[in-house]
Amino acid sequence: MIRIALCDQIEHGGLKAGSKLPSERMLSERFGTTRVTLREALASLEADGLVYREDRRGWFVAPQRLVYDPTRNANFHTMVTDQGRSPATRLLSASLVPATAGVQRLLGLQPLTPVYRLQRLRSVDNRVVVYVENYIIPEYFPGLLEHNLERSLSDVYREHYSTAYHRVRFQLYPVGLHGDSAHHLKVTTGSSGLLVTRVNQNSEGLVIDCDLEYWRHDAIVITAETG
Amino acid sequence: MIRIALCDQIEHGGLKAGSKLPSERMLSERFGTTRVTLREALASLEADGLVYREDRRGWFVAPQRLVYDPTRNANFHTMVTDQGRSPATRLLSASLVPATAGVQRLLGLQPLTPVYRLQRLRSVDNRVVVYVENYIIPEYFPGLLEHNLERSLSDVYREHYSTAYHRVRFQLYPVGLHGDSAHHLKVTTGSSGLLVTRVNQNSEGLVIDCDLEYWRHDAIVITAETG
DNA sequence: CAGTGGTCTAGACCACTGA
DNA sequence: CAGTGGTCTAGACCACTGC
Repeated sequence: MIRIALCDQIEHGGLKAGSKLPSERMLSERFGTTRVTLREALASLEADGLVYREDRRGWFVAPQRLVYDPTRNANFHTMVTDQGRSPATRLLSASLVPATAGVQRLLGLQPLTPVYRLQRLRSVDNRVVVYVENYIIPEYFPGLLEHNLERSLSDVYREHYSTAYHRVRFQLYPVGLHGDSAHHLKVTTGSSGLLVTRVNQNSEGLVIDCDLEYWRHDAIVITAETG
Repeated sequence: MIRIALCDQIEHGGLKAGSKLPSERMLSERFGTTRVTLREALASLEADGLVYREDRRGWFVAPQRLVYDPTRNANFHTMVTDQGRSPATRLLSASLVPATAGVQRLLGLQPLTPVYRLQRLRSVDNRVVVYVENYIIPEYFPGLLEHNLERSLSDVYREHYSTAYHRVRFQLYPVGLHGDSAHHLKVTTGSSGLLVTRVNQNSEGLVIDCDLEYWRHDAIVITAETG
């Protein structure tokens, strides 16, 4: 397997996290193999989270995973900063739309109830790691769209609505990334990711919002604790 | 993309969960493409969890995911049965060995402390879904290896030691499967899986065991709830 | 515009599975 | 033992990236 040699080069070859590998044609020549074979080896390392790809831009050495506890009253910016790294949030869209069937079910709403929908993109050290769709019940957050939404939502909730997450239910599983999520994460359509769905309640046990988080599969390690 | 056509055939083509697809050569001919291309399409569907592979045995339509809550005082057999499916556990090995560095750290032990080590393989409806390594502190479970270990450990703990899991810490992330885990799960080395690590405490808050669970990436959806 | 990655063709050999 | 999947060769074209 070419895998081994390539792996060795990456781990001990002085390549640093985030640095770009030589082109596929160059690598395949250097390893005395073809592009197809080389790409299979890279795909295997990609599954391990040792290297990653940006669609049509090439291969890079993967940085360390972020530690993420979805049960903590998560604040993305705090979480990332606490781990000595640099967070960023970009708002892609924000609007009031009728809830889709799936969102309805998650939030426990009647059909076609309007909800705020945010599409956001979050980065760590300038690498996009997650594409998030938030669905928020407007009743609890009138005028939400007026505020700066490129921060952590929990900050907005606290400052403007004196509301905090209290109880969290989440679910996650590996998925193939397609469409919006693949596009925004700059990955090839069909590559693997992790879908984390969270449903959040306020201190009175009422569901106030939910979010669908499409993570790069190599960007996080999930932790949680209970008893 | 061939992906689409193939996907459609699987979803609406009357293929049932668990049924085997025709051979790659047959499919590639039927779709008017080559094996390499067809395999790429299948790999993409595999990432979505729509089809799966058994190493050197062919492609199959994937069954539904199992719902798994690692924070519940998990009993594999109960969990699977409750979801109307059929569980099985196979014991691969059971012995007393010195703790490795990683296990030491998880269990909070001194170097080279002996621990029970179990290797087990668990199936749902006759499909192997997870390869588990259990590491157990012998002090709390003298003579453990004498008992039937092809059940849920929590049953053994309860019946023979009046002990139950109380508090659980877990962590999970996508990994590439290699070596033992790939072999036992019958997947090609390098294919993607989900590594779930649990550290369990008894009612006094003492760590009593931990386990490394290598799941098929398409076999589960993880859930948890807290506040 | 040069070079890149994404996708695809048309073959081949080998080790293993299952009858 | 026939057929299969795993792996590999040696090319090709296209759309996009980044200069």
